Amino acid sequence: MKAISEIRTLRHNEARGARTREEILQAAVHIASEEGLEGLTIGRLADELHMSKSGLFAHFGSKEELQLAVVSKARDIFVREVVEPAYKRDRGLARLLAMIDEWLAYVGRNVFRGGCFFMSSAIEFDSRPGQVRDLIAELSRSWLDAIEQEARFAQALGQLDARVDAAQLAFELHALGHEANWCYNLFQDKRVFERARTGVLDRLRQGATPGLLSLLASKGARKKIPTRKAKA
Amino acid sequence: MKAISEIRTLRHNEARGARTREEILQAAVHIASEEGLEGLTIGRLADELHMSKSGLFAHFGSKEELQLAVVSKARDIFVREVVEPAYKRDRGLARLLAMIDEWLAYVGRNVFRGGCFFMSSAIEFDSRPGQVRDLIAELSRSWLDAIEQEARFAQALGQLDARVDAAQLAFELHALGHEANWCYNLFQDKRVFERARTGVLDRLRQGATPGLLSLLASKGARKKIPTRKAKA
DNA sequence: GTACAAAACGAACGATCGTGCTTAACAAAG
DNA sequence: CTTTGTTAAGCACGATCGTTCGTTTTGTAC
Repeated sequence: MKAISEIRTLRHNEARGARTREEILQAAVHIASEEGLEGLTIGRLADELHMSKSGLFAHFGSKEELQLAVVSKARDIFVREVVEPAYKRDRGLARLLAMIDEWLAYVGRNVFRGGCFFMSSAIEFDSRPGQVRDLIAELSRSWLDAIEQEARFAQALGQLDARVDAAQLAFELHALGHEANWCYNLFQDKRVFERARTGVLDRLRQGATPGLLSLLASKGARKKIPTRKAKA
Repeated sequence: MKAISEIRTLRHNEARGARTREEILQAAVHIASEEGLEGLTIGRLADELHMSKSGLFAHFGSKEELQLAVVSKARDIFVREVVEPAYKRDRGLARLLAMIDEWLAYVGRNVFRGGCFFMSSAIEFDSRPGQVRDLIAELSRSWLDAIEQEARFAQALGQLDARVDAAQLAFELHALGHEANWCYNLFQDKRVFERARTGVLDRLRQGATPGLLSLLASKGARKKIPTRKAKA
């Protein structure tokens, strides 16, 4: 079953370690999204996985390394659940809208038990200097930048008025996503996703060039630029 | 100096207790805004105030009671720093704008070391059932409601188009405030306040009735509806 | 000055934190 | 089979967590 190259590169049973490491991170990411990265405790994590503290600890060497690994794992999940689906769409306005739509959908289907991982952990670590904070800030920044870049691309394609401030637009779209996440998790009210989407379409409609306005028709937007449905 | 009624109601030295309780909460609120309400530790708090753990603990009886007291204290600060200044303005559009402006100013002058107390603590406790969560949710809701009510009042005054969805507007204004707080604390970039304010004026301008548009002129808004300046 | 209640303290509890160090179980290579 | 290197467990450490208890200090009222 194994490729020859795999046999050569895998020595002894280091594959087993990689597998349990993945299992640990899988559980850790969900605990961290509920209890926070600092509230994520090695003992609690070990219990949940029926492992010993020391055995689990050995995979990371320190709590900070564990936290960094958890943040990286969360990024992978975010990429898989939000970025990749959105990046299947054509560049420009369609992809820009899909990015926010997929983001909202990912919040709504509770990919992380405690809401969008990066919003929570950013707030938890924003006044806690260190590598963890730096990594979170970098990833958050790159998501915000990606939104802005896609807006610029839409401008280059002539789908969005060139006079629109792309950074300002990205800020506002990002704000709507964040607010939806915040309200949803605090009030358990799914209607906030409609609110956020209304705001998003409003912002885009404001800046869209005349020819593209039809893509953003208030009722039809979901049909004409269909969004990927969450798997139940 | 003391009123007679005060002498009768104060027995022994329970006034001293109230004073130290205030000092405790004053320090606690700032620690909590940085480290979180769960990261706020009784031992750490006692050290900071040069008190014994047990002496401090006796004021509250449990950590949860301490947390509830801290949240109440934070509400008092929020009311003093944001609500009261805004409520000095005339009702309607002026007060609505002032509410957001004062909110942004309070974030910008770091009233709490770790950013807006309620945004952080809401995220920390949103998946942690209990009285603390309930109190935070109630207070957060009432701020959001206050924004919405003021928008409705502006509509009743004819300052805001009656066709505007007040709840939607409140959601979007609230989103801009939250986003500014989030970005400012994560990236330490003061420009986000300009961004947020631009968005706010945009939203209001969209819904303002023709006669009121002059109040929201892009450059002059600060002059015509002056905002309270932060004390350096 | 004496009485007395509130406030603050010091020491200790069991639990849990992150982290080492020393083994046992295990899988692949010879 | 034995050898060898990796993975996980066992046990213990010092520190700190929230909490309890009995004692001492403090301030006011008589």
